[in-house]
This record gives sequence, structure tokens and C-alpha cells, in this order.
Amino acid sequence: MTDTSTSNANESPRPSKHFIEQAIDADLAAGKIKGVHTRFPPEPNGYLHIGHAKSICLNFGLAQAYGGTCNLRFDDTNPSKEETEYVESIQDDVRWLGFQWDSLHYASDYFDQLYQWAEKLVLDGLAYVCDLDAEQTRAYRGTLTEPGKNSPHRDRSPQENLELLRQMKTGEFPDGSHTLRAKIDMASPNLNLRDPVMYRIMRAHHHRTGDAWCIYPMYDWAHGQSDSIEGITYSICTLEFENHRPLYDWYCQSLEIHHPRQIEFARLNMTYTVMSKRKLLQLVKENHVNGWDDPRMPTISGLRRRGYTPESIRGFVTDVGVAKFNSTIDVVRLENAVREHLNRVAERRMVVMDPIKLTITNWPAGEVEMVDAINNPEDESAGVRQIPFSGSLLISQDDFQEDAPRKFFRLKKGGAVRLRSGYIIDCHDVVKDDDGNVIEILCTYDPETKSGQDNSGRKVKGTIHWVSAQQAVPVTVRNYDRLFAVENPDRVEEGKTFLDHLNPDSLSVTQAFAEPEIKSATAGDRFQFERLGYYVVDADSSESELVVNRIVPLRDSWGKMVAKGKAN
RNA sequence: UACCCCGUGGUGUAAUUGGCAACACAGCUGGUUUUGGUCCAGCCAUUCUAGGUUCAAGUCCUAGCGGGGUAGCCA
Repeated sequence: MTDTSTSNANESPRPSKHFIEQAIDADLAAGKIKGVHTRFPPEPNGYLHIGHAKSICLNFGLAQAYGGTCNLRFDDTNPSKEETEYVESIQDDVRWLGFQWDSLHYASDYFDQLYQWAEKLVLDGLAYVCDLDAEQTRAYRGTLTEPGKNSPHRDRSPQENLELLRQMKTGEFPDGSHTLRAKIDMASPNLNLRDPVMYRIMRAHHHRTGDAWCIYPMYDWAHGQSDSIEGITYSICTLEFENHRPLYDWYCQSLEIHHPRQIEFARLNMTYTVMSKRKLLQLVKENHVNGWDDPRMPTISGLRRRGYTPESIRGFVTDVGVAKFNSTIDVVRLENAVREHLNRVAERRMVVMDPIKLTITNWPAGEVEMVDAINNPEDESAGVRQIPFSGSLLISQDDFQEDAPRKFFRLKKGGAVRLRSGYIIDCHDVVKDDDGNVIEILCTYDPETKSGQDNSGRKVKGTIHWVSAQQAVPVTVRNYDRLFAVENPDRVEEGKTFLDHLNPDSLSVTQAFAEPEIKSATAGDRFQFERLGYYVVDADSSESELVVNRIVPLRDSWGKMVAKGKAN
């Protein structure tokens, strides 16, 4: 149970405890438990997403906070959906988030024990073999408002049930022809208690047990007992299992085994995001994204590739809290969490996205001067680097306007601006092409205004970033935006699907020019490109091509003003 | 329509468990700044409604309203 990374500001402990911690405190005080043992129990049928991160942080975090233990257990009771690829990715993701399980388990480890317990329930008259098929079972179950009716096979003798169960196990019956069901109450208002199925016959190859079994336990029949076997004290799960708790309790009580306490919390929902595994799988399978780790995916692997840090995800998760209210978190909270972290730790670099040529007419021809640039104004220990400055520069087209609005503090004709870490320059002219577009900006520099040693007293409103044209390094930039264009992609009109809400501009690839220092960067390095945003070097980079992903843009109050028409 | 759960600023989460509704994010104002970033300050609430208990109710009681979950041999 180790948190391997350093703490960060928004990971500091909350001032008050959430309802699960309060429940634990009460149990501890009442002597009901002696320690805290939790587990994270994913089904290996897909990649983990940010919602799972909440569960991971909760379960591992509780164990940490109370000096207890937390297991990782794969809930692999349905071989038709589960794959080894997923069990590997899940382990990678949990570790990457900064957690280490105390022990690793599989529900399939308990198949033998589960089966023995099933025979016990049969012998105790608490379970029976039912010959109804799936459709008949549904019909007998009744509805939300009407009670069900008893299966015609409900009153078989324990001995007969035992024989039939053994035949089920040894493969005497075809798939779907029989089930083992708990004998509870077909009239219960809680449908989970209307003689729930414990075992179904399913000839499928299991990723761990192979073809040893042709009957597989249902979730309810496997989950609580798995918790029990591992000595779990708190079985923490999401709200939709609330109605299953009476059944969870019934199994533990009927079996007279260690009885963990199930506590439910609200799963994480986020704006501009879909979270269902089915939909994420569809995005991957239909190639709307480039795989599970596409940087636009809300998967842990997607966020990792996007450049999110584990610290920022943990910070986000503690920040949004744990409760039973079914809420939707604004995705800007996630974006803000990574900004907050990266602002403190990411070194700055200058990169020009949409370049226009800027010539300094009074610069000594051919001369290149190395200027100092601060690596991180938030962290003096990050030091300084050197950047080549010359008479031929590239700046962003956004940073120049001939006819600028009143509040435009960047470069305009007849105006002045500071070149970050360089000099103040004055724009005296522009060069245009035949269509009248500005293709080159002509400036003079003020030698008295060198950054760090400026005694001129000159003040200018704006500072812009730049690179020296000769030394500039081309970089392929993948500017990612939200995958969906609307706040709630799950809400769709008749005849449409969530796919209709995909944001067509969620990725734009562009060629940019970076200061030469960028050449020393390797995959996984994160930077703040000054005035633009945070970026991470992607694994697709090679000797010949540097590829970076935009993690999140910087806040842009100028852009906001322009959008609101307040720039004048 | 049955059962279960949940309702506190725009969004989330708190409130010493009956004692001045707080924090964060967003938004809006302004300040600082060699990143229009960061940072700093200010503003932003009839606690779903109606009754009741109480010196005192977000918290307790009653009724209503609203939202979510549940009818897989999925998890």
C-alpha cells in the first residue's frame, strides 16, 4: 500500500471526512472492525477510465489513511467478455496512478470454493436447480409492480438438486438450459431477491481457468464471497449496487462467513465526456479515436498519453469528493487540476505555432546572441537556459495586427512590444504580398532593453514569444480539444446517438517551430509552451520528427475578451 | 405504477451532528506581472416546497414535489 509520488497542493487532506470515512470511524469506535481492508474489483472487459480512478483513489486511499490494506481483484466471472489484454492494462493503470496493491486476486481463484458453497446452500434447502430458460425466467420474475411467481422446479428435494447441480457442472446439459438459483422470495419488492441466478451454463474459454468449467457464477454470487474470503471489511461500490446489498448480505449470512460491509457512493460523471465502457469500446472499435489510449479518451491510458500527471488526477479526485448525490463534474475541474500541477513543475519553452517572419532591421547582419531564459518562474531551482536571438525571427500571426483594437497589447504597426527574454522592439513597417496580406514585419530593437539588464525605464504593455528562424526546430503539434461538442453527449434526440455529438475539431495537427533546446526532450517530457499551453512529448516522436500533444491550453483571458466583443 | 437512494450558490463538496451556511472551481470587478499565464483582493445563497417540534432547524418529524437506480442466464 504505497503512494509512490510526492504530494501536491490539492492533494492535501480535506478539512472534513466524507460519509464513508465517518462510517468507518463509527465502526472502529464501536469495535465492529479492527482494521480497514478494501479492494478495487474491476472486471477485465475494458480499459479503466477516470471514473475508475475515483474508485481506485477511494479504495487505496482509505487503506492508506487507516493503515490498512487494499487488494486488486479481477472480477472475472464472465469469460465471454474478458481478456488478458485488459488485466494487464488495468495493472499498468493502477500502478501509474501511484498505487500498489497488497495482493492480487481473481474471482476465478475462488471458483472451487464458490462451488462448494453452492452445494452447501443446496443441501440447506436454500438453492435449487431451475429448468426454465432465460425467457421463461424473465416471465416468472414478474415486473417492477407485480410480484413474480414461483418456478415449477422450486420445490425439488435437496438431494435431487444436488444431483442436478453436479450434472450441470460436469456438462450434462446444454448452455442456458438450467440455472442454479437462490431460494429467497419471488414476491420481494426488490427484484434482486426474486430467486436470483447463481450459476449459468456457458461453454466459454476462460482467460485463466481455460475449459475447466462450463458453469460460471453470477456477479452477486461471486462478489461478496470473494470479498469475504479476502477478509475485506469495506466493499465499496457504486450506487447502482445499492439494491444488491440485501442479496450480498443474504449470501454472507446464509453461508455464515465473514461479512464485509458494502457501502455505495456516486460514480463520477463529467461534462463533455462519455463514461460507459460500452460507448468507449464503440469509439475504439469504430475508429472514432485511435485506440484506448487516444489522448482524447477519458481512459487512464488516454489521459496518460495526453500528458496528465498522476498527481493531477489524484488531486482532481480528492477535490471533487465522495458522496451519494448523483452529480456531474465540470471537465474544467480536471483541466484545472493538471494546470495547477504543471504550472509548478513544467519547464517553459518558446514555440511558435502559426509563424510570420519578423526582421530586425538594425540588428548586425549575421550575428546571433545567446540570451538567458528562465526555465520556470515558479521554481527558481529549475534554473535558466540559453536561446539564440538574431535579426531574423518568427512570431505568431496572432501576435500582430495592423489595425488593432484598443485593448490589443501585442505588436502593431507603430507600436512596441517586448520579446520574451529578449529586447523591446518597435514596429515601423510591414511587407505585403500582392493580395495585401502581411508577410513580413519590420522592426528595430532597443539595445538598452535586454531582459535581465534593462535600465532603460521603458515600459511596454505586451510581451510575446518568438524563435530565431535559423535555429528553429520544426515540431509536429497535435492540438487536442474535447472529444464531444456538447456538455452531455449521452442526451440525444430521437434517431441520433452520442456519436452525433463528436467534436469534429477535437484534433488539429500543425507544424510549429521551437527553440533549439527542445531537441533534448524525450517522450513523456512535459513543458509549458509560453503563452500557449502545456504539452507532452509523444511516443510517436522519432529522430527525425518531434511530436507533441497539447495537454491543456493556458487560460486565455484575451481570447475570452475577443469572444465577448470586449476587446475595443 | 412497486421498492431503494438522493435534493445546500452556476458546478461540486462541507457545516463541530440542533448553535453566525464554509471551501474549491466557474463567472464578474479590480490590482500585480518581462507569459493577457501565475499570484492577490472584492462580489456572487429565501439550504426543493409546505407545515410542525424547539430559545434555536440545512440538520429532527409529517406531507408533498423533483432527480437517479432497479424487471441480464452482464458487472
